[in-house]
Amino acid sequence: MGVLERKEREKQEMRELILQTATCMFLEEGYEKTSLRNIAEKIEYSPATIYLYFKDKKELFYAIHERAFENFFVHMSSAEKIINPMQRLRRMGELYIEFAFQNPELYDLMFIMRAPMEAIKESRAEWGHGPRSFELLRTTIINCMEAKLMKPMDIDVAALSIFSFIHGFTSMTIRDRLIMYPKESLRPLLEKSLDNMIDLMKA
Amino acid sequence: MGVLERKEREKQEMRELILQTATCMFLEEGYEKTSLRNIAEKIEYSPATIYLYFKDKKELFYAIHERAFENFFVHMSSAEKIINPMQRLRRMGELYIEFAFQNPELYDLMFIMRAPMEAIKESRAEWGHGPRSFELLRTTIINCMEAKLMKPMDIDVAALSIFSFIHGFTSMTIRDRLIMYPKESLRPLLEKSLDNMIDLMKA
DNA sequence: AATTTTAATAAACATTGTTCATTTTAGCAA
DNA sequence: TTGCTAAAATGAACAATGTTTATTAAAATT
Repeated sequence: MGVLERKEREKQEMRELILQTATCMFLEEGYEKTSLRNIAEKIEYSPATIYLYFKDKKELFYAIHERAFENFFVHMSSAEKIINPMQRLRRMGELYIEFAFQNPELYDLMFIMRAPMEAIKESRAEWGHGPRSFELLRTTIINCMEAKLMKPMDIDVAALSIFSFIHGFTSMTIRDRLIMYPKESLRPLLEKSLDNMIDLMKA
Repeated sequence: MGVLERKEREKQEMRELILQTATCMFLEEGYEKTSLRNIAEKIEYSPATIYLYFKDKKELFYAIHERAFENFFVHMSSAEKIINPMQRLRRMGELYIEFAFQNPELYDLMFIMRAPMEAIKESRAEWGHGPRSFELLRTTIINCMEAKLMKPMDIDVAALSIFSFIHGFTSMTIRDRLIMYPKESLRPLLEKSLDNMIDLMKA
């Protein structure tokens, strides 16, 4: 019964082709310009074919979102080997900033755009990826407190404060809301502010 | 020469009618559903007529954005009467949170959506409103430092830290990225986190 | 009353996401 | 090889979008 297996594999390969093509176009041209027609044209298939592999455009972009979060999680996990939780926290901030500034479009899709979250809502699925990465931060903060390296405070308050701060800065950079500062100064300013914030939280 | 004046006034009134109608529809139905055709239908004019008063859809929404910022600025300015700069800072945070949670769609347009900033870019104008409100925060922080109520640190770092933090939290709430927390818990959590952050910055 | 200037529109264009009836292709049995 | 079935792919259509342009209606001026 090798036929069914091959068919399944081919189905996956086709899905992958669509996904890769859509991702490329999204990174180069943005969400609006990545129309189903343009994707279909590039892979030399009819637009309707895409609907055999993805329910609609939102689900296609949820798939891209999902994959981006997997890479993000791996990226962030590389800090886990750092034993000192305070140093690990700082490193996680650095990794986060790195990811955001190197992949602004993906970051936008992951943390700002509506489309992928609406796809989740419509499919009644739950969003595992966001909370999973957030747990990395939360755990590190617990470790900091346990080691008495961080002032005692509510864990959710501490985690949300740091996360909100970095995301706020990053998203305003991506969405052009910090134009009162020169573009090149933003990342250094973010790093400096992160250092400052972590310092304030030190025991 | 009363004719020209009347014409000018009528022109303004028409502009205002479009603006008001668009604002209402935007608040009730969101950006996508507020199409130029739907606006035109509601005011009983042809879609093309709107183009006699606004260059395109982006400029129309920039006008809404602009007006929202004016209201926002007035709203925030009500804290200026508080003499103690640290108390004023806390009050400004409260006012900000109030505005964001009472007008999530307008907040989205002001601080998240791309359209209005692209309108500015295309018209080679500059964005006065964001920086103007930011100056309120910046000044208050300077006052805090001068009164030695706040730990000495770089002013831009301090201002951007607080602003980024509140915006990060708010925008993730609006764009459904904090679904690991119950919806009703988010605003209290934000207030608590803001208190905590300001406490950390106290001298 | 005739002319000029302004305002408004109808119709068209180029897109978009999405659906569905139809056709093509592939796999299998006689 | 020939027929049959099931799956895959498509062409054409639908409804909606933002936007432009040539044409018509209205108003103001002479």
